[in-house]
Amino acid sequence: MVQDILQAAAETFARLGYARTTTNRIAARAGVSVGSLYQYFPHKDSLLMRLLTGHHAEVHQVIDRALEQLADPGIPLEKSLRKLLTELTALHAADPSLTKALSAAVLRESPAVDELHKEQDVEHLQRVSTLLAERPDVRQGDHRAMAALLGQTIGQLTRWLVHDTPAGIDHTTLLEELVQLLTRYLRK
Amino acid sequence: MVQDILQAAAETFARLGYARTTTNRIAARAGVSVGSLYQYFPHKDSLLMRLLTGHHAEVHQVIDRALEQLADPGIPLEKSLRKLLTELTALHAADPSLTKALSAAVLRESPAVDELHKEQDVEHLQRVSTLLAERPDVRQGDHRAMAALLGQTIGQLTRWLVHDTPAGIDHTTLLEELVQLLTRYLRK
Amino acid sequence: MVQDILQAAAETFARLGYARTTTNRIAARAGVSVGSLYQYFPHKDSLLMRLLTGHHAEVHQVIDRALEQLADPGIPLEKSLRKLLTELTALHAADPSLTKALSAAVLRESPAVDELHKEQDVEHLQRVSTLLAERPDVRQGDHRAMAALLGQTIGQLTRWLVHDTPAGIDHTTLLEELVQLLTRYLRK
Amino acid sequence: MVQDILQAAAETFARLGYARTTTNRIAARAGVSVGSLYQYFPHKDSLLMRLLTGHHAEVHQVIDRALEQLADPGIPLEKSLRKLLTELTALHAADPSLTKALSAAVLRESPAVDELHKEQDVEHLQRVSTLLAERPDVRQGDHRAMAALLGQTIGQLTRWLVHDTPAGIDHTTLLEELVQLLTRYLRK
DNA sequence: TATGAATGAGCATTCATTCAT
DNA sequence: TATGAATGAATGCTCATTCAT
Repeated sequence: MVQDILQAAAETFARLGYARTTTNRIAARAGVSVGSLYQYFPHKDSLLMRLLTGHHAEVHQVIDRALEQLADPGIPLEKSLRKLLTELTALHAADPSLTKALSAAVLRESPAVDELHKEQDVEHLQRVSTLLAERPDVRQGDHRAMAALLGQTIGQLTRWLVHDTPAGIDHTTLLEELVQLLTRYLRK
Repeated sequence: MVQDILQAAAETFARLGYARTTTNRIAARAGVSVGSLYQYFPHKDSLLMRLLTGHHAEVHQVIDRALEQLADPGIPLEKSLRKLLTELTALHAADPSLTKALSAAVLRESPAVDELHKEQDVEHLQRVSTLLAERPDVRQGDHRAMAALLGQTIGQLTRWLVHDTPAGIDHTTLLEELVQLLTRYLRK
Repeated sequence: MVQDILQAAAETFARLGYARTTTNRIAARAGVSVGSLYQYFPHKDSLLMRLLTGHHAEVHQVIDRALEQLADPGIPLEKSLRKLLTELTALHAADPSLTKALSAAVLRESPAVDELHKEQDVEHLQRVSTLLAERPDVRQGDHRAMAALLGQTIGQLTRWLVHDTPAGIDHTTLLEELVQLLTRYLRK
Repeated sequence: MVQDILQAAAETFARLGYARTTTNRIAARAGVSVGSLYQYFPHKDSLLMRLLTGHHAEVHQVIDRALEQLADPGIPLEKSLRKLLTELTALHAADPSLTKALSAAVLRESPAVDELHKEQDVEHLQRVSTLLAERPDVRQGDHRAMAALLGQTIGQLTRWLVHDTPAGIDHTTLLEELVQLLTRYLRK
């Protein structure tokens, strides 16, 4: 039942945005009563947080694997980045309503969700920063800044790629361009 | 008074998001009565639209100037991009609550504002695309895709730069990194 | 200016009803500012009352003339009644929006207007009652009750005749039927 | 609960008129919360419509029975009319606030309720018209006009009889006078 | 454990009325 | 005297949340 509710929540948040989504509507779509929804989720907000937590876990798994690969200087930068981006967009595309629901637009409507990111992001920043410093084919510079920019670019443009691509532009082309953007940015 | 109201609206939207902002609160912060607010703005929505329209005009002015410069092959790509990004971030920084209020997060909560962008963006895409094709120092490729990616990157990362920069990273450094990201992406 | 305002008020009350009519709208239609309206009329209500008072004066003039005629046993009952009804409907038809505005529907929405009628009606009741008793061609009975019923019938059906006549029924015929209704009711 | 709400609505509409009645007040008087009111009635308007529909059904039952009796020439006109009027006033008197709430004054304030009447009335008009034509003791004439006048008189004066009877006049006397009014109008 | 009727604080919006100019 | 911008109390309606069954 928890899964049904979460799925219904994701779909409805994605379609209507957080504010216009009512808990009654979510419950109805999930085929349960509001009462049951509140048995498992204390707030409307908690639905979003649970969705987010789950998604984060998946994303971080993908990223962690990518970071391992990036740590190996034998594997070309471009190849690792392409793999990361491919897996990330695949993840988003797998459950579009979920990722749409978790888009910045929806998230920022809900209070206190913002913080969740920060911690993990700070840790990541450090790891990526060191990693860049250690790769011989990555150019010199303020690696913390580079890591931060890298992270943002990947996060934001990946979402854009899956959800808001302008009409008439090929998806694969765009993905490849994104690979180029990042590779050219990092390499010497 | 209209200006007071708009300023109050921007600040409140920025702080609480569209949904949690009430028209009464805006009026109170502006030091006027709700009635007065409704004398000048027919809907809560219209406040956002007015804010958006004004901001859009400024942004487009900056962009148009940048595009002119980019059309001149005598001026180095890097220099033009740096100027564009500097001006754009300056614009955002000039009235932070305004730009925060107009962040995607806030905008997407309000119906029917989304569309406003689309038209102009399509036109821009075409212009930038041609421009890239004509610059000798820009590499070959699907210029439409490149233009689209370029636009998104500038838009999203500029906002991030001004509003969500992680603690401990120098602003100017980050701006320069962004210049590098774009220049390296475009040039041969 | 007072006349313009009253005319505008009558038209608007007639069209929208009392509740949906705003003082601003009345002022606009009269081509003056709300401020001016409030210079001459202390309340929204007072517009209705002034309209009512004026109309009442006219109605009572007609009725008083009719009562004089009715007091003369030489003039046939039917003739007097026909004259009264003709003049009354003419009065209503002369300024339809005025009488529509003063229809029970509109009046009862406004507080404290109801009372105005009562006094005069009580006086009338007495006069008509005596009059009926003195006419030889009027049948015996509780003349007060008859007078009351007579007054109501005339008042309500006259308004109906002018404003809500069902489609496909001739006006003149209906007026004549009303004459019959009353004549047959009163005469021996 | 629906019944409590309807009763409270009737009483409040009757006392204050439609416009000055608030849904919160109705809910309070019914001893429920506004939310509950809106669970069963989508609009303020729907309360009036539900009240009206129910009342209409009762009235039409009474009228239909009366029309059956009127169709039988063996039963004296006067007797049938007296029965109809007695039952009709009894109906109104049974729940005075209901009928007061449904008086023209209240109804016309609410949009879109007016139309409900019209249809049925047109049908009735036809039935009564034929009926009058077929009764040997009814005088000749434009029977459609007579039926229309008859209907109006009964409707309006019945309401008046129950709700606005002037002080000092006996109810029963007035009812009997009304019977006379109608009988004398119709018969040869 | 599941239900869904009931709750009521809260919101966008209107409009009679005032008052500085 | 005329204006109309400003006021703010009041209204219809929504929706997150509770709790008796």
